This record gives sequence, structure tokens and C-alpha cells, in this order.
Amino acid sequence: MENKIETKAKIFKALSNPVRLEVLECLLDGEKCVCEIIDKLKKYEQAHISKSLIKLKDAGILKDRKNGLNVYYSLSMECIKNFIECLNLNL
Amino acid sequence: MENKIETKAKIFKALSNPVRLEVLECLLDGEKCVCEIIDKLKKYEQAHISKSLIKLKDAGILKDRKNGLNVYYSLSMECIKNFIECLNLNL
DNA sequence: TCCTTATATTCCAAAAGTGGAATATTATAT
DNA sequence: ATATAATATTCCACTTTTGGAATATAAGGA
Repeated sequence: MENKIETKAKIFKALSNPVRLEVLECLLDGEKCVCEIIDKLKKYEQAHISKSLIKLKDAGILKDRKNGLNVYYSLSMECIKNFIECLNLNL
Repeated sequence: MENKIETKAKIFKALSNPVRLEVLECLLDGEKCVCEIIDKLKKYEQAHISKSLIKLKDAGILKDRKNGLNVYYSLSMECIKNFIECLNLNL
């Protein structure tokens, strides 16, 4: 239970970087393959996007699914989507 | 608008530390004076709590109000409370 | 088998964050 | 004017994060 604090801090830490936030926002409208995200966020290096996805997954924010050469990522908690959308309305 | 990403990242960064999270959670049920927070979180130094409050305020998460010797902090966005509560249900 | 495509990992120097200790500021009361 | 209580700030060594570049791995096709 005091560990819940650590878990939450880890979630916020994963979200505390602009590139990771952009990656996350790419997924707000549903599951995408890594290659689609790379294509949408051409301004960032492939390795950077890959590391961002993995960090978000490690924090429990994303889940992934493999299919052949491709990996698909999607949100694993409804909370996050609601919060980001609420922030977008208020900023 | 691309700056919104930076603003959100700053919010998440402020929330990405266990002590700051505990301080924030103290305020979920309403405005409190700094002295009350210090009293609730005796395990942390006064200066640490003060710095945490200020960082949360700088990110726009808290607002403050002075009254004599005391300073009262409270949440400045409903979003945050909802999100923390949603996380608490899901972790 | 060898090639190609998609994704992940490692290495690393620079930058940013961390928290304790001491000190400063501000407001009130005596 | 001085003392005291509440809160904020500064200093600083330490740890962590950052993102670019190069490299590695895994899967499918020729």
C-alpha cells in the first residue's frame, strides 16, 4: 500500500517526458503498430520511440502484442486517456 | 499547442516523486495549511515538504493562499483528483 | 541459407533531479 | 525592538535521466 505510491510515481515518471507523451497521445485513439507511430512522429529517432514505448509499458501504461515482424501497442488503463483528455480541455 | 505537451510533461514531472505524491494526496480531501501537512507527514523534513509544495504549485497543480503566518494549499484542477482516485482503484 | 524489414538494446557524456543541512524570510505577539 | 513560529531558500554532493549513435535481435521471404 505504501508501495502504491511508488507504483504511481513510476507511472508519472514515465509520462513526464515530452517525447513519451507524444508517443502516448498517438495511442489515445487506439492500438497502433510501432511502425505507424514512427511514421507519425518522424521527427524522432526510431530508437528513441522504441525506448519510449518500452518505458511506458514498464510503467504499466501500455500493453503490447506481437504479430509477425510487427509489435502493436495500446493503452492498458482507461484512467490515462481520461486524464490526458481532461488536461487537454483545461490547458 | 506543441507547448501544451511541455506543460503536461511538467505536470507529470511534478507528480513523479513519491514525497510529492504523498503531499498531494494529503490535499485530496481539501485545502490544508502547510503546518498540517508537515504534521501528517512527520517522516519528511519541513524543507522537503515545502519544496514539494512549491514544485507542485509551479506546475499548476496546487494553488496557495496566505493568512497571517500560515499558508494554505489546495488542488487547482479537478482532473488530478479524479485521476489519482482512478489509479488507486486500479492498482 | 542469406537478405531485408521491424523493433530492441547497449554505450555513454551531458543535463537534470534528489534530499539533507543550514540559513533566510515573513508575520505576529510581547 | 526583540523573540518566536511558520514557511521558504540556498548550497551541494550524489544519483538518475536523457537522447544520439551504433549495434543487435527476431521474423519472414527469396
